[in-house]
Amino acid sequence: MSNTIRYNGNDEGAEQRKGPWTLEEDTLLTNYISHNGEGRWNLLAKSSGLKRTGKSCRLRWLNYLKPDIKRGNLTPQEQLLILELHSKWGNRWSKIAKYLPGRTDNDIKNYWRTRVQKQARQLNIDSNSHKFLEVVRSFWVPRLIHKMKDNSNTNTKATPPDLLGPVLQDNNFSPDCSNMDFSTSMSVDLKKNSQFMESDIETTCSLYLDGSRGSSSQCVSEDYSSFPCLEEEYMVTFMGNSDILALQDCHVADSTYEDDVTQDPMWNMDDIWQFKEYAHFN
DNA sequence: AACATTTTCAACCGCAGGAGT
DNA sequence: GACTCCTGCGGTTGAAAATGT
Repeated sequence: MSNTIRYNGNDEGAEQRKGPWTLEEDTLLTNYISHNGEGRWNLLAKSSGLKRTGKSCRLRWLNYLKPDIKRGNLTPQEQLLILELHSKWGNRWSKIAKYLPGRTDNDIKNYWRTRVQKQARQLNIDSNSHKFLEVVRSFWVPRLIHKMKDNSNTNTKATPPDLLGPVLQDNNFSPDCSNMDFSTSMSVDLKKNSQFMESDIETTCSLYLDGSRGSSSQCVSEDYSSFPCLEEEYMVTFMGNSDILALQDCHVADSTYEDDVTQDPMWNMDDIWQFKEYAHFN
């Protein structure tokens, strides 16, 4: 990515800057938007004095400068949401981003490419395949739920639980998560905080934060079929920003994640070995 | 410490669709 | 309907940072 100034033939012969934005450009753009509002990007580009295209200004604002942009690693909750929504909608990044306040479509796209697809490559599975979805819902989702549980417990307990231990040591383990117990007080809080808006049924996003034994744990609703492992009674439905914010209120301190959980690779080599075994027999 | 390799993520590009003429 | 312009989306790139040897 060079910081050179290159001629852009689309813009009346004016020299257009490309590459990384400078502090001065950021200030100029922020000041302009604070006085004139966002939108009409081509006009903005011309009137603000920036030697950038309207598209470039829009991207810089929406992906970086906008005040409510969240920085730092994605929390386990956000990762769960991405996995769930991607299983429903595929690479509809902007649509997915609407359910993660403060995260941009670029953030989510980058997460998917650098983390999720990397894991798929390591497993030799196509990240868009049914098999990968199966692996995600059988291993990754429970693991994230454990991490959420773990983090909710670290406030009171010093000893972290063995993340995959209960799963891998269970001789009766089956690929769905119906034999795992993920009940947490967090799920109750989330359930309490969640709301359901029927008007937005098409974009319903559900997360399952609690599991229990028995056949009744299979979620029967077609709309919630992506991760059919957890009991409907405890299903948490996130609808719109208020619910996502409610979810975020349930976090333990973010600094805990930053220092600990999200820095870890999602799967270590032992896990990958287990997943490969699983993939082999399915 | 020096170099090589890998990962991250900001920014670019092309395309599609909508609005206006 | 045809054309232009603008906006937004998803795919891709590559410099910088992080990590490994």
